[in-house]
Amino acid sequence: MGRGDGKGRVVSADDADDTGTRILHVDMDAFYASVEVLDDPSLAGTPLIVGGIEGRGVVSSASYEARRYGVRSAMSVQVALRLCPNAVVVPPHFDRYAALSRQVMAIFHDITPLVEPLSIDEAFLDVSGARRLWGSPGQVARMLRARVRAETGLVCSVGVAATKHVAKIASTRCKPDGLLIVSEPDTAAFLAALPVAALWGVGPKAAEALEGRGIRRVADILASPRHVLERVLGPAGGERVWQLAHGIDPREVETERIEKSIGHEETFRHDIADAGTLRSELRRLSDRVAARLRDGGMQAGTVALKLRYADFTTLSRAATLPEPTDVGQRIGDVAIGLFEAIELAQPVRLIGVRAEKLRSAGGLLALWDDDAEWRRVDAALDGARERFGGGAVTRASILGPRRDVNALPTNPRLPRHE
DNA sequence: TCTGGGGTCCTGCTTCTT
DNA sequence: TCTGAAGAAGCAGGACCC
Repeated sequence: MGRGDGKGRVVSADDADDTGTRILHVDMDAFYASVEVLDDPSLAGTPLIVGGIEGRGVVSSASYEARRYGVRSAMSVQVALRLCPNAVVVPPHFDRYAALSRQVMAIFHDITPLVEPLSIDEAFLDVSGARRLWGSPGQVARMLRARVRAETGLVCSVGVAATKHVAKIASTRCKPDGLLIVSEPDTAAFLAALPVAALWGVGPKAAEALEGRGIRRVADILASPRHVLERVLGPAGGERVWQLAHGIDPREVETERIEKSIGHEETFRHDIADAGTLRSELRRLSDRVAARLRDGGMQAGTVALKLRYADFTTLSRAATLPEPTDVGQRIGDVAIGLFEAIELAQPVRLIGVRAEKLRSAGGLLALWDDDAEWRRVDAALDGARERFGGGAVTRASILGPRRDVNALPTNPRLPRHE
């Protein structure tokens, strides 16, 4: 498995056993901060914070020099500077990060087509088919780390395991600039020693609830009856945590991702009480959402409003549209209608608009009047029900946001209701 | 101490439909 | 036509992730 390096991280030896592994989780180290150093080498070695430089900004990324002072992502920049007064703060340059992200992802795709980007700076890779070309998963991981460093000047950490969940934990444990391989036979021992908060989906609240029942480590979960977990975390959360603690994670690396919502929100530099100003903001945000919908060839079935008061109380309101739309004026009308129905109790610090229940602009709805198209869809539907079993497969689950019924997904995501 | 912006998923409650 | 039950759908809020 791995051994401690004296700095709190765990890394694998060169001859580490990678039996039974096939998933890599690659995570760029302090990505935004590292890109800033790449572009301005004079920043190397200094405590660096990437984040909003004025007002209510938070830390998007911090160099490891800044982290030594307790600076963490999502912390307000003001607090971060109190912890580390000599830190250099730079505003984020998202276009630059996106460009380097594309470069890194291209390296991944050069190794395997089975790449699932999780965010701008991390991805899962399934390298089971790359063995003949590149070697075992451990060898692929070493080669990948070397290539990323040589071709971009950036450093990444890689977790190698039999499942996505364990690979993800492994990459976290070996940061920065590390490689940790958890072979299938070692997985149970690796998981058992971890704190419950290391499990995916266990955040501060869930961890506190579990610890309140004396469940502090994954080993404690293994010793707990499933109904106890379900009582603490709810049926879905309890089941998920039980499975993850037992090393069960059947999720495959998915190369195609279907967006479920598109939204924009804005926190104001100063809280706003004037309804007219807030309505103008809603118009502006709605136009941005609509533009993104049109770019993606999508329409919104539901419009949701988010509003946060000065004291951080957050409200949400949503309305289903009689007809889906990608028109900013229409989305804005609905958002403002939802806003007007709220009696403002305090000045507002944040307002946002989100388009939900997305569907293809030229897809599902355009087919309504076309019997021939529907017959093709229904033929595909019958086939899919045979392949996946049960009646939960629907026209919508087959079509999704796409029109091409011949391009049936091999593993359609089924909607919760229908 | 002060808490961004982009998302996903889950739960509990209410309303609608059959 | 009315009514109650059950399931589906809609909605609000919260936790979580990067």
